[in-house]
Amino acid sequence: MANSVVYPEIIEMLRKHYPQLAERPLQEEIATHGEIYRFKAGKTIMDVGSYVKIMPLLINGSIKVSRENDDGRELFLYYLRPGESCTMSFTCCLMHKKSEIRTVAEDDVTLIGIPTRYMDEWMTRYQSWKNFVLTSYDQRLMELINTIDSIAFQHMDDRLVDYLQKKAQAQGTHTIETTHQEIALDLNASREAVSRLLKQLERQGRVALGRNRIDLLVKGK
DNA sequence: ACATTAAGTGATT
DNA sequence: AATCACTTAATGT
Repeated sequence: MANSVVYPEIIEMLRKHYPQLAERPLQEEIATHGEIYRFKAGKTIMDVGSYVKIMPLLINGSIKVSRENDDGRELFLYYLRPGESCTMSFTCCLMHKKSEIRTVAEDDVTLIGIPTRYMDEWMTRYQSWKNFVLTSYDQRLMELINTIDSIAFQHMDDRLVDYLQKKAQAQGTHTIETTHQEIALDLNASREAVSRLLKQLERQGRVALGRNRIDLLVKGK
């Protein structure tokens, strides 16, 4: 690789988005072994069943993480934002397991890919790396627990609002461009249910609806 | 103008 | 809340 060229660029990215990885030698290792990847919006980064060979450090854009079960039904899990990494990849590559999840670029994405063989080596060598891995592991676990009980205990309308807010946040906008059908797929619900709930939200003045677009109007938590 | 795709609605289970 | 069977509305060709 033309690593001499991207080296300073990677160091700069790390400083900006991963200040907690402050150890200089670690930064240098990431810069020498890591590679910059770019994905266009909508591109599938990792699909179910594929082997994970790099661990991503997200720099720009957001990544949608979802789970797909055996009959091909999909369920949205969470968004990954810059400064975050995919926890599933830790375990997946450490254990050489196939990916259980699918990740898709929500918008244009830039990330640093780290070959998996360095991951556990760095765990013992660099304190800040270990912290980073454990911290993001913990964060993701919490996130998952939230998702689980939102499915178990929340009603569809709350899940919908939640979903819309996360999606808007992930894209840094109040206008979401998507169809009711896609939302339904993500939430594992029927299209009609989504349409009806959205209508309700519109009547409550919380969203404005258009073809292929939903505007979020309020924020109050 | 016509076909296609997204969204809205009521009835049924 | 899912599914069906339409209807209505927006968009593309």
